[in-house]
Amino acid sequence: MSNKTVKSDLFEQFARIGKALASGKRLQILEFLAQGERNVETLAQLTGLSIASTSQHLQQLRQAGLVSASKEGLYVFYRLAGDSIVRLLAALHAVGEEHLAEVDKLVRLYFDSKDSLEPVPAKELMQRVKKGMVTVLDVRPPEEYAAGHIPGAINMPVSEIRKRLNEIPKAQEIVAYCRGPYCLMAFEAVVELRKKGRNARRLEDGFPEWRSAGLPVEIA
Amino acid sequence: MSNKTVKSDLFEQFARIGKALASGKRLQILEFLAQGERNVETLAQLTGLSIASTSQHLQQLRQAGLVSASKEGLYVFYRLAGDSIVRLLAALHAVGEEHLAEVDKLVRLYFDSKDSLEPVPAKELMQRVKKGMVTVLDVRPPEEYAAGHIPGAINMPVSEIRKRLNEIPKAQEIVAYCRGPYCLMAFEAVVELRKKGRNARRLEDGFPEWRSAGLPVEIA
DNA sequence: ATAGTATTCAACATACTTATTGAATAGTCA
DNA sequence: TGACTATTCAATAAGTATGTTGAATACTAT
Repeated sequence: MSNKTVKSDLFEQFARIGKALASGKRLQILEFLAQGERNVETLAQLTGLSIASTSQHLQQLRQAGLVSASKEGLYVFYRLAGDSIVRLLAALHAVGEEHLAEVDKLVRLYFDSKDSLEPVPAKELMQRVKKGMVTVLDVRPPEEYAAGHIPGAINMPVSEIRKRLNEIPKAQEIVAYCRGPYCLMAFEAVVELRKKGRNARRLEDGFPEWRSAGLPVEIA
Repeated sequence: MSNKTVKSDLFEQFARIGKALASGKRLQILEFLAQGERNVETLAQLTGLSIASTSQHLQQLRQAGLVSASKEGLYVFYRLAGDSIVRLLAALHAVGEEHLAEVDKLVRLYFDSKDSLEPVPAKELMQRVKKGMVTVLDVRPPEEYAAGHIPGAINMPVSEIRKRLNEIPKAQEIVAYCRGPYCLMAFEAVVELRKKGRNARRLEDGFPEWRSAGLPVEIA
């Protein structure tokens, strides 16, 4: 095999991953899987696709090495295949927000009120946590919470907010955070909480940035 | 517009970037652009595509915000639209090498000899640089070299190796590096140099890792 | 075993992608 | 200005992706 052919093949293999990222529905699926593992039916409901269609998308994602699956009881649970996937998605978001004017417009529409675009800076949050003025919500999956989180934060993935709303004090402002400035989960949490009449904002950056800024971390 | 629709649209916008990454040819183009700016004809030759086809791919990449263009003299020069693109490509490579068995096989085929898979660790390079036992080659674009490089390294993008071979001492071993473990340019340089009968290897990691390990950096 | 169910497979229609060729454009340089 | 040329546009043919429906698997749990 000539070098040239091998090289093209190599790029074709990388393109398989690109192809997996080339559909809005699949990106939605990946975003939901970033919040925790899910079975096919749940994903179908969340994305509004038929079950068969969802299954096909999941096959593609699996062939591209982005998700892995395992059967537990009746259900096949899918999850992201590794941390590098999260990094890839973050890089995609970063590029999108930086370069696509459309994305910027949509983000503004989706998270429309002005203050959601004025997120809480880490320093401000730090001060208000000390004074007990704020409830901090960690909306990442439990495993990531367990590996380290902002002191006093309550772990509550977006999917659980509805049922566990009573665990959050009503009087105080809520600040939600997740993996970083390009992680959408904190945005969704804020939207959800506001629907319920709560006063919620999001942390400007996510936990990785908090940690690397040398701010205190609790490990549970 | 309902939130659900806006959200789907948002993912569709991100998917535009995914689509741009969904073709091996476009990834090749991006890889060449990572080495420096190029005009359409050059890219057509490098990828083996027709000029019109190359132009169309470039339009797609431009619409996805991955490349930008400017006219200089007779030619339109294309380049990557920002550093975030390099990070995205690196993330893609990382996922590929981690999860696609195919990629691993191809990498082994392409860089087939055993020692190219045993790259030089940073510490080893450091010691040998001090003793003057090795020629270090920085194969990144000149701008990145100017912003900081390994002390004593010669800047020589892959495309220039052929003409500038005489600048590299024949007796010594050569160690090439670029942006990181998933940057292909150093691999290509090694292949090129070996074709010419030189004794070449690549640095295990790239410059960002060298810098963040606190090793000495020269700024030109 | 057997009934039941989550998931996958198969087949189809529709809609997008890719690469090619040849024509159109726009801008340079003499 | 006017010839020249790099690039883009348009049209086409072949190939690939998507989402639907309904049938086939495979595995659970009584």
